[in-house]
Amino acid sequence: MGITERKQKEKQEMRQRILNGARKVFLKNGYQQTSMRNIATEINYSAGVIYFHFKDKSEIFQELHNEGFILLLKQFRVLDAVKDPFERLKALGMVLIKFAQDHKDYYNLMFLVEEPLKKSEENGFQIAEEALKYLRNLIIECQHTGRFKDMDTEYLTFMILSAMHGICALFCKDKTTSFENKTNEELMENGYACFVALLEKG
Amino acid sequence: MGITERKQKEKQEMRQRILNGARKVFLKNGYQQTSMRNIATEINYSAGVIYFHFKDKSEIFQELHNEGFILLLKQFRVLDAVKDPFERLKALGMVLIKFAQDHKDYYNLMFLVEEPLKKSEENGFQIAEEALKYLRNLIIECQHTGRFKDMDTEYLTFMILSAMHGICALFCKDKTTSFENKTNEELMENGYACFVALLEKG
DNA sequence: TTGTTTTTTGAACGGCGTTCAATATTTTTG
DNA sequence: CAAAAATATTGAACGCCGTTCAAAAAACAA
Repeated sequence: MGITERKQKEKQEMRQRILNGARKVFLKNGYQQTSMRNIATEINYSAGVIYFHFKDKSEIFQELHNEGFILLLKQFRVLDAVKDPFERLKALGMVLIKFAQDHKDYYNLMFLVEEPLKKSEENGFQIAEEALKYLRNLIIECQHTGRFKDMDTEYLTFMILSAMHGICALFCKDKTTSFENKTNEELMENGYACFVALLEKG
Repeated sequence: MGITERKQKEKQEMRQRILNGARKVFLKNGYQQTSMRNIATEINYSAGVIYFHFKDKSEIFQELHNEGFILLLKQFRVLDAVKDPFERLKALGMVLIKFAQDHKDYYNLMFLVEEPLKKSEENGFQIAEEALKYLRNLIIECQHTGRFKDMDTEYLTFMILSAMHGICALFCKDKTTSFENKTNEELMENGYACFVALLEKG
């Protein structure tokens, strides 16, 4: 039955159309300043129709949150080319920082919006989980080569994530203005280099 | 002229009354979910009157942001009792973490709300600046004792702040659920201990 | 008391997320 | 083909929001 098949494809296309509009407006104006009416206007539909394709604004958020993690994971996997795990770990931090710089609003959506993101919404949550798993496995690999030998993996992972995230979070919420004779890029990259230097001694 | 004096005091009292209501609702429901009408209801006034005493919602935010930093700074200054600067630095991280745990919503207000907080609003901004200065001076002191000798103070400060902030930010936005066989306290405190261990080797 | 100033109210404006009856469109059936 | 059923879209409405402002109330000055 090719008809229901096409029907589903069309529905999927509409979903995508809404998502495209939403992404555009979300990433330009941020999550809170984007209204359903804005999104609808962007794609030349009435606001109501969105609710035929999505439960609510938060479901759209979930999808974009999801997209963001897929994008991030893709950039992580580029690192598979780097053979030495510690080098890979160091590079991962830079990838995250670059990601925050290039996709500030994705980063906000993914890490800095207080949003239900119920674990029941298994889908998006598991992808986020996968990104974390990538980091954790990397750290375990490092430990197998003798680095951070005596440290608890879980706490170490949390700490390293925190350090990287802290850099990005300060940047994404514009809390870097007090270091003003440096550009954000200098601050983030050299600040991170500083952290890496610590890791190297550890 | 005692009359205008009392008048000013009364006006100040009303301002405080609004601030008290706002603090209560803000810290219970968070910044975004608090409406001017909520605040007004809390103190049994009409919503409009708030605009006689404050320019807008953001000005109330600024005041509370301010309060938060004063509270944090007070807790920082307790550390003056600790003589060794590196010990003081280590303790400062714990103070910040405890602050985030005990005053999660203040922490959100202070560090995780995307809000103008124009530098033109000198008042609140300078107090935030002062907290940062406290950290920076502490690090400089550490460097005088020979620690972190060869590192750039500015980047080092940013890095240390980022690491501490990252821990708190993940906690305050409920992004710790993926480390779930640990409590938030365990995670934050042992994660931080992990970071301190690194600092000690550096 | 009367007039003036300060404070408070409550209605209103435009915008928000969301719902839903009515409508338009597409698909299925006879 | 036409009619019926299913699907997709609209636009008005609801009850919120931050904010403004004319009018009312309260406090003060004369």
